[in-house]
Amino acid sequence: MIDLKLLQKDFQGVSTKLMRKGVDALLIENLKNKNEELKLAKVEFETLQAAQNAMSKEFGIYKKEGKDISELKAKVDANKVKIADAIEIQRIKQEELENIAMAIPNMPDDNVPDGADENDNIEIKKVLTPREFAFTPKEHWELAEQNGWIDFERGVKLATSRFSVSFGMGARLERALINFMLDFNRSRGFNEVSVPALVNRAALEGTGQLPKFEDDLYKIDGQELFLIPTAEVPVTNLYQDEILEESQLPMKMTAYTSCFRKEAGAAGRDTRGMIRQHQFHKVELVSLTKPEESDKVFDEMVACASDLLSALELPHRLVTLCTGDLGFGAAYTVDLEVWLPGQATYREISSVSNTRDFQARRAKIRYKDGKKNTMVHTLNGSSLAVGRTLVAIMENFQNEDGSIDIPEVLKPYLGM
RNA sequence: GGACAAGUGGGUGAGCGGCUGAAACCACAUCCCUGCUAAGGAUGCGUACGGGUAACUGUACCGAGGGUUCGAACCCCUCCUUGUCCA
Repeated sequence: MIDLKLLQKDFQGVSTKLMRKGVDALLIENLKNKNEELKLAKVEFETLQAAQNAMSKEFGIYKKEGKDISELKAKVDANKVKIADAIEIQRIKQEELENIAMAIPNMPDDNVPDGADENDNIEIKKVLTPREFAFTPKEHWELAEQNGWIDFERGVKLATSRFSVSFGMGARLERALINFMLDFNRSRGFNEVSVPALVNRAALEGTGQLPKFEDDLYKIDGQELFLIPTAEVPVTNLYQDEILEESQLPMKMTAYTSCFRKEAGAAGRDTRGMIRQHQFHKVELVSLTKPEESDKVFDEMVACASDLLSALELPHRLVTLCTGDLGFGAAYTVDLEVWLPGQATYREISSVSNTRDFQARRAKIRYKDGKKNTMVHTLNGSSLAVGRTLVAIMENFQNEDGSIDIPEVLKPYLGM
């Protein structure tokens, strides 16, 4: 959630930033007004309540001294009616404010480039040069089927479209990748955690998936539980509503989970292969930091993901997302895109974001900054999406006869 | 699945429906005392939101949500969690 105090203090500055992300100026104006109205409603209620409390106290004294209480009781009863009204007004204002505030995205950092969509993202650098093929490289689904690694039809049979099944070396490679990534992240100081794949509404509100993006989540019928779309949700919310000690920061964590997404807005995109699946494996990085440390930790996370790709000998590039492509909660995002020779293009394989205190404010994650409590900064990034990594390995390590070599670093994980 | 019990501040743990935002102890912080290895004393020590330059002050919070009452940590209801016993 955006900082309402900051909005009051620097309305111009905040709205300028939000408008860069396409938020309607009227909505921001509305939010400011609602916030002021809520404050007035609160003062009204608190004044009445203070009078009520004072009278109640008197009541006790009257009774003890045996005085007549009928007059006082009449006053108190009359005040009670007013309080009930004031509470109702306050409740409505609060609800209206939240409805607006929770749906407003984070402010982009000043150095985020303006732009409409991914075409306006700016490349930072390329890492490793794509190899030259003496033949026409195949796309991954062809290779996957030819080698018997992935079965797309049976996934559909078991569930529905956008599900697949891995067999043999395909399945083993997935497992090897997961272990390799977790070990690699641990060597970079990320503590491994294992978390639930189902979370409640509060967790999803904390990280910003709710209330706005419910359509993209799988919900358990009859319960307020959702399948996680990314480990970012459970891991970030681990410390929801807590006040951390300064010595605990920065807290760097890594987790492997399955992720589940309805891909509601992606009809027709990437329908072939395993680029866009309803269920996929991902190893995630999440950090909680002091505000002044978050940029440094951000760089560490980007480096961690990039070095992982380099260790797997996968050519990739880093791009800065423009305002139009930036996610709901992110203030700054760097995507890592891996080279896919079959499509002759770079495709997203990891995304590292700094949400500043946007999620922390929603999830109430604070730390003791000397005497006072300060919101932490939360950061998240895919270590790498496992399925897409497998795709990248297939396409980059393919031979003319369709066989696929194994990256050196994975061999120990496969008993080779 | 059934029966019972409990959920209070960083921890342990009191708490008659009003004088309890909450005793006491521990931990912690600052100060004082002491020169000898560890102890004594003083004070302070929750969170959120609001008002005030500030000292300070208002409201809410004793698992969560409702209810009774002028007034609830304390009474009633529902739920959640934990523990013990039974199956």
